[in-house]
Amino acid sequence: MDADFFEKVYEIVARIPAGKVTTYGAIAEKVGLRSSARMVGYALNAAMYREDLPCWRVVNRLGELTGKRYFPTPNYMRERLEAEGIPFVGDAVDLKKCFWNPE
DNA sequence: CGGGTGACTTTAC
DNA sequence: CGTAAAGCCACCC
Repeated sequence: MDADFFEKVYEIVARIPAGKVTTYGAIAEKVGLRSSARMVGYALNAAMYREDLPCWRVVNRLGELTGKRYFPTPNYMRERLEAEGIPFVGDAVDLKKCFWNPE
């Protein structure tokens, strides 16, 4: 287990099923940084440039697309989520219905 | 080792 | 509703 923190994040994000989303906090907890969800976003930013990771399926604890400003277009993230059937409530996803708990 | 940075979270005003 | 600040910790230089 010499996987870097980043790699752990990639692995989890890659496992998010279509039509579901997860949160920074949940991933942070899963990799052992329970209190540093920041690192998840930090890693995700790099992840986006590395692989075809579905980083748009990762949102903050309220379901808001906080990372949309790092995408080519502000709509990119939302379009991908809606295309997968994820319900939106205002500018956020409905976590009650599509939250995926990392295993 | 230390400083800068950050796609978070919570509390406070 | 908004902004500010602090806590948090890995990565890079």
